[in-house]
Amino acid sequence: MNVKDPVDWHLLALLQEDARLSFNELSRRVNLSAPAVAERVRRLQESGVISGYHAHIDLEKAGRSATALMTMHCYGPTCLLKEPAVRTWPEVLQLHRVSGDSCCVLVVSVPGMAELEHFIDRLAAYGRPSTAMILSSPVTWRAVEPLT
Amino acid sequence: MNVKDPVDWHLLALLQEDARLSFNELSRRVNLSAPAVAERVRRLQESGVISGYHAHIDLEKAGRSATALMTMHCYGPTCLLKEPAVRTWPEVLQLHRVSGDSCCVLVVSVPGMAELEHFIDRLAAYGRPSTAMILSSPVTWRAVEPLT
DNA sequence: GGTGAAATATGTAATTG
DNA sequence: CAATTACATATTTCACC
Repeated sequence: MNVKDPVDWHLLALLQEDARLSFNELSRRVNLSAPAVAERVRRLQESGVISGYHAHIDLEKAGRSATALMTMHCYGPTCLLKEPAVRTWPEVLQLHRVSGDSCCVLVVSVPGMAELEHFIDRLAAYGRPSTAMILSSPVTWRAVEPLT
Repeated sequence: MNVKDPVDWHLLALLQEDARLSFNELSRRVNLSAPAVAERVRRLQESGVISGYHAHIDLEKAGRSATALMTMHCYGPTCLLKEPAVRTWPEVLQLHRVSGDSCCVLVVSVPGMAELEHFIDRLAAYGRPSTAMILSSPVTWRAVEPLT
């Protein structure tokens, strides 16, 4: 399998919690030598279990005061999912294609309501957007762990 | 402000892209000395602009084959947002309180449909859950950058 | 913000259980 | 064959300009 044993899961937990831990520090916490840890982490990266290491930014403090969940009901021929440029739009923090009534859901973050209004206009070219403001996020992110 | 100048934004871009870059490497890329970079990054952390550094995990490869967007319509007195334990449920990767018709939206990740069914039953104690499967995610995460 | 020296951390190769 | 030890290189962290 991709994640071999409990030590791998322990390393994944530690790196999800703090991606900047040194191999030395990791080695102390899992009771292995640094080279052994480096080798395990290298394998977890190669196999794609670890897809990357990212600093997370506080949206408010970075000047993004309005964040919204936007659900698209697309008109087939102009579907937003057929627009490759979406991936490059800096306002789009997430884009998920979903089953059911709607086409896809976006997490969009902008400085304020004026910019959100402009963004809604931009989406309207692809279909009918429906916006729900995110008021607060009790969980913005959670570490993936083995489920009992 | 929290982010002082273009060099801070450059550092944020680099650390969002790869949180494990050394101060030395960062210093080379922004043309500053390593101690100057370490000091700037320390300030960005202290002020809360950088909220953390996290390894991202591929859900499929970690044994989570079913991920869903669940929208809750809660019955007031038993609202899910009043349940502090939600934050500890390992299936809940995100939880957002939203404006509009519904109460909150969860991103939930489980090994398969059987576990999703059980999770829906768990949520039903708080209100009426509505589930949309995530079929694919063209954007799972995006770096925050200054908007023009 | 830069420099330089001491303390840590990393990468690699040879070696062991 | 994955983990350890040993050692050369690179990075971090001070004190000070």
